[in-house]
Amino acid sequence: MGIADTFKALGSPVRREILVLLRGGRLSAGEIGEHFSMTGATISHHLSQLKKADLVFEIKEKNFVYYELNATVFEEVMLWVAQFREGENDEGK
Amino acid sequence: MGIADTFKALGSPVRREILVLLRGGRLSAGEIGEHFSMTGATISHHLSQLKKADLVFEIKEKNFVYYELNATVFEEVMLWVAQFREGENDEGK
DNA sequence: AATTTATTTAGAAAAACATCTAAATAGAAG
DNA sequence: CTTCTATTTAGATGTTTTTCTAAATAAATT
Repeated sequence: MGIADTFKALGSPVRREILVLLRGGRLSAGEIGEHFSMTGATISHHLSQLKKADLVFEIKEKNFVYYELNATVFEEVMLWVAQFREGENDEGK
Repeated sequence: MGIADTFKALGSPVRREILVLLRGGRLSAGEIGEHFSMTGATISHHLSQLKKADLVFEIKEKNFVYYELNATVFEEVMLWVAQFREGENDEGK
């Protein structure tokens, strides 16, 4: 949790690509892994960081674990970034 | 350059704090360093990563080097993040 | 020209991270 | 209740990152 974990999670190209995959809807850990040439263990590790950052949540179903985007945290990131846009100042923070 | 460098740069709490400091206007490397308990060499290294990511630019003046926010790249980050917001889909990308 | 002030570069050490293999867990199916 | 499938956890290893100290550069001042 916290913007620090969020930005740390977003710092990895692999994790950003996982998020892009999830734009198309929920995927199981295995399905996500198919898109990368890494072991399932490594993917699992990346997923746990995305989860810790609240960028995704998981739903356990049968013996699968499905991952889904958590849209709400992206709003937080947007707000953080917005403070640096041209014409922004202290007001409204 | 590129979104990868940008997110990598934003992944560090120190570098994010530097950006926040620069919201108040340009600062020299030394002035930035005063806000942290790190050597000037370390700060210089962080500044060079922010520069590489185009999040800041530098202006050399006298024997000082001033750093300033580069607002344009934050727009790029906003766009990247926006694709994950609720109600976003492929259209418009 | 020598010295001081501001910053960067180089190189080294320590900490954090990514990735792997192997073992553990958990549920499904035989 | 054993075996198979999906995923995670643990521990090891290599790579990247952070940070430091010391040396280098560069402009300003004496």
